[in-house]
Amino acid sequence: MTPAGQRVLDVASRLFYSDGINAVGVALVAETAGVTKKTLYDCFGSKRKLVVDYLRHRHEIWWSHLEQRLSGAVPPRTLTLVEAYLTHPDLHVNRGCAFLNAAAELPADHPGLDVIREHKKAVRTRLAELVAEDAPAVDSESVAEHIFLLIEGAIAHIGIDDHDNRAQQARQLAAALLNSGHGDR
Amino acid sequence: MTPAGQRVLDVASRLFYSDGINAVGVALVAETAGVTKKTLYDCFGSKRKLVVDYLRHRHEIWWSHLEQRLSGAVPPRTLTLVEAYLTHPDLHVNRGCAFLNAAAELPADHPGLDVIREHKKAVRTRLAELVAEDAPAVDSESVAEHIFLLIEGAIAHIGIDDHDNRAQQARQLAAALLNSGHGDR
DNA sequence: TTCTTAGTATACCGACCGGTGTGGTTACCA
DNA sequence: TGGTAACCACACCGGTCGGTATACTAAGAA
Repeated sequence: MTPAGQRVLDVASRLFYSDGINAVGVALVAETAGVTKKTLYDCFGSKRKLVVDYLRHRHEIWWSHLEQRLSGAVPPRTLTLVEAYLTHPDLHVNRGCAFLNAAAELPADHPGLDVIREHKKAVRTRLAELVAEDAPAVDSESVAEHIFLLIEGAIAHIGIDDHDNRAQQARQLAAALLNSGHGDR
Repeated sequence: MTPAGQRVLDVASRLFYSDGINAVGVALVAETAGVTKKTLYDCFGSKRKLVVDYLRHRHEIWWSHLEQRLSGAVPPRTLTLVEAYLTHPDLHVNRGCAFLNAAAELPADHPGLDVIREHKKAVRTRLAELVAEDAPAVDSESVAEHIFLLIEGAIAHIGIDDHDNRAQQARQLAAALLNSGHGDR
């Protein structure tokens, strides 16, 4: 990827997340990135593909951040994932989940929806692995799905509700689930 | 409200929910409702206000449906709310939560955001009342917040994930929480 | 030295955006 | 009978949408 293309992707990531995909035009993205529309279209071809690349880029950034935190974490690493999911250095914050937001405004045939589904599936899978590590005796699959609903509910309300302790609340509930010895089934 | 205005609001509710607010223009709403743009603007004044009325309308429809189901329900009525939240006759379905979706694409200064916050606050309050009814011995406030996260997580994934048993999963988890005798704190 | 790559600047395209204005047609109501 | 409210049809506004075309420049590689 060329330097101009990288700048476009960075700017698009920021603007699409903060203002919404449909509300941000390609002209604004190009201008903010200090690039002509011609260059933007030479690099990405269409806005749809730029959106797909935005979602992929966002996933890769967060995923590498997650694995980095996990590699130096002590058990229960499930809570490390919960923390990484709900707080991130200048990513994933103040406007909730970029993937849920995108899913809310993309048309049904948009290829970005596949990226969103893959992202959520990857999170669920990784979460299930970590729960199996931390609580092997219990029905870890059920607990993982329980925690997944908790963190999705929490992240969906970042930027909507006033009280921002929902992240910590989800973390505490997840911790209690890991220690409860059963899955609340 | 005049018949034409009612038709506009009904059509707008359907289109805004299914295709997204920013993706649906006023011309399409007017045309689908069999109404001229002039009439639409005589009734609502601006698209912003139409959006606000859409959200209010949606809240009122769902709320009256909820109270109707609650009035004829046997304990635990908490589960009645969970069911009403995640399944509704031709409302609230197949595209997740209209309020979360709207929050994802509205600009920060849009008056509709206040309607969204009030809706979610009302749900939380009503849920807390019902949990206090069903499980008075436990820390009902904490359990209510726990269940709230569960149903928000479940509704946020309607229309995204393939497996649609998430609603039933959230219901079962909520039932287990009510019976667990503690709040998993 | 020539050819390619990665850019720049700018103008343009048809279509659609939210919103307004004019004028005419019903129907009901005082 | 006159007025008013609730519509219709239609034309128009400035602005923005995603996307394209033309022409030019600087740098690096063959």
